[in-house]
Amino acid sequence: MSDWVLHIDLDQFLAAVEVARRPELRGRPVIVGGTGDPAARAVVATASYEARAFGVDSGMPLRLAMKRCPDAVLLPVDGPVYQEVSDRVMARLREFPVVVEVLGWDEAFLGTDTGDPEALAAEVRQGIAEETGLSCSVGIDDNKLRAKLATGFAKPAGIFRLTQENWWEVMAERAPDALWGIGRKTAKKLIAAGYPTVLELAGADPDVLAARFGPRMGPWYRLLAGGIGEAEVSATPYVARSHGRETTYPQDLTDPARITEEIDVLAARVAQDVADEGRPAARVAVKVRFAPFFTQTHSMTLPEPSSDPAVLARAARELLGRFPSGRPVRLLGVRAEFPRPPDA
DNA sequence: TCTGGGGTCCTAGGACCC
DNA sequence: TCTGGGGTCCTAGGACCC
Repeated sequence: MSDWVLHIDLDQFLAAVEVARRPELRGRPVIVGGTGDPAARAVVATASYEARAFGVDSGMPLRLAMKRCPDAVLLPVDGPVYQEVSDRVMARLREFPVVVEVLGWDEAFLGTDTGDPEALAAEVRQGIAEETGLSCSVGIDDNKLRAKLATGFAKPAGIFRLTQENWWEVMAERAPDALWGIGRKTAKKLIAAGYPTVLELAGADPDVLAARFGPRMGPWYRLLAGGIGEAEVSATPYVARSHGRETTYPQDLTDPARITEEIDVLAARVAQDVADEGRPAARVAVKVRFAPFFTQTHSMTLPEPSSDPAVLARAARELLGRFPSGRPVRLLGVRAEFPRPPDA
């Protein structure tokens, strides 16, 4: 177990990568999302700070974002480029005396035994800047929850320590969705249940929470509110539990033959992902989002795990047949799940 | 707010078995 | 079969995260 956990988060990552390769964009509002078509059914992946000043933020529909900030430069998501930059960042992090746990393109936890975490954080910021020209923020604590939350207070381009010492001072009066793992829906329910703040949630009766929010989630919310979280930073390579592909169509699909065709396309892509994974799939799931925005899924366990594209395609088609027909389809998805590993 | 795509984990109900 | 108690698997849906 490390003495300290550092959480590293690259500032406005996608937008920053785009600005780095097109310096003339510096200082301008930049929005990265979708295919770059402002009219498409897509959302903002990352907005630069200049665009955020107009009220644009991640997850916002592109059309609304462009309405709020008509002068923004809109760029398509270029995954392979971000992955390559991310790989360089993570490789640079591994040169420090730390354990690196990658969380996504633009985030990582570092476990370290340093005596001066702020000094290490500053070195990390400098190392990433030298390697990639990118800015990051760093959160510090002895567990992952508080380190992750600390980064939010460090942004942009800063360092913040959120520990047992200042937890209540910083967090006590905030709404429950200030916590990592509680979103808007749950926060609303918690507030309605009489826990409007982190402080009050921390003092809740775990049995009452379990009865209302489930045997695991309920008590866990209380722990979150107390700032209690996992402290182990692990470099163990990630093993996928599933692979899926889904597409939202520019126009709703109504022709049944076309829908079947698209399911075949998705199933073939998933089959390729399964083949690349080198492990057979145990379950197949199909997702259909009907217009205007109503989602259903059907899934089945295969008679035996399989990597055979024909088996996966047949399962996907069979599952498709379980959905009601005749309604316009906005999205189709196919997912393959790998067998659960036996309990350790 | 006309709302992506890639994932993870939890919950609850029913089937099935002893 | 006016019928219990557990355990496990399957399935659908929901919430959350990046």
